Amino acid sequence: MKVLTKNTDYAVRALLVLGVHEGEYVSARKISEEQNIPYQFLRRILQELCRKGLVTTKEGARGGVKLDRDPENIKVREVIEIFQGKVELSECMFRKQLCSNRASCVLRHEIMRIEQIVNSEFDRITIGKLLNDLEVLHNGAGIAQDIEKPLHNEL
Amino acid sequence: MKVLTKNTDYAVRALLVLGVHEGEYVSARKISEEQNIPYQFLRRILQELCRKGLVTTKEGARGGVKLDRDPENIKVREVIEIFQGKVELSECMFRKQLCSNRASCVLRHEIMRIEQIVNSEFDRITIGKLLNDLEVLHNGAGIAQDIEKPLHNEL
DNA sequence: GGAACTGATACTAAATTAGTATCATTAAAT
DNA sequence: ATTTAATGATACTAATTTAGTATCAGTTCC
Repeated sequence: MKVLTKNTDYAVRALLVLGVHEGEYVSARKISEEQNIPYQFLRRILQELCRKGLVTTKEGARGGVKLDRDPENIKVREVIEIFQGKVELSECMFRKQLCSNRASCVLRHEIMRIEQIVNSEFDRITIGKLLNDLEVLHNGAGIAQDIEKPLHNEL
Repeated sequence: MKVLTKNTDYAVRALLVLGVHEGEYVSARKISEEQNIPYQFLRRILQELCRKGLVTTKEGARGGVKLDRDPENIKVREVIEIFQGKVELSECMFRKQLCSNRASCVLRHEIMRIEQIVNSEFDRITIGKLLNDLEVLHNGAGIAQDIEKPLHNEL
């Protein structure tokens, strides 16, 4: 059972690249090469992120894609919902009649509980938080910060 | 995003029916009708549950399927894994090279954390627990238990 | 004008999911 | 012994989702 699709995976990774280069326009080509994401596939993902207002784009040479929101404010849950819809462990119980039988009912009750846990966890993970994790990875957790590296130029 | 498939849903519901009639053989036909599960689909599910040792079967007239384990000991997680494989929120990171890039790495770290939460939750839900929930539904939670009903004859 | 971009959209292939169908075998009831 | 009610095994189909490819038009910078 695989829950997160490539769409979501690639989208988050693209957003991380954009977060590292915050304020600059980065081309789909560059992100594609850096992250090994199929170019045309990534293009469509970025267009969708643009329509949803997470990023802005600039056409033409030297154009590209730029973050349009505070990374701290972009929840992974939102990205998942853009590409995969709401996280529902079981089928949407509201489209069908509620509790058509007791067996489904008790099962669904438990499942919805887990669903809420998952959703609140995906709410807690933001692009900003992941960027921070990346920095810790770079610097080594808890290690003195005086190592000079051009931190924000690569993932 | 839908996580639990019909296979799993039907399997759990079938196990609940068997739990209610513990000790007896119940035919696929009966379960199918009671739970509105497509007959042939259910047949295949029950055969799989038999192969995995959760139930035993008896061929011929008056035959059917019977629980072969203590309901308290059948975790929903086990059922999920039979029909959908292990719960993995992202692609199996062990088949591919580990942390091929840092962006996937930090994301996967978080995802695996959530994965563990989900797994432990699905471990906590057993068929026995669900059967208990069913009884509470029947009796009304917290209500005096002196209402006489043939509790174990229907879901 | 040409190179480097995005916008929009159509197309394909593979995998998964849900469901159907068939035939053989077993066992109880009559 | 025959009929009936059940499982065993397995093949097939259809719809949907997922992943990826391809094309052409328009925009901007040099």
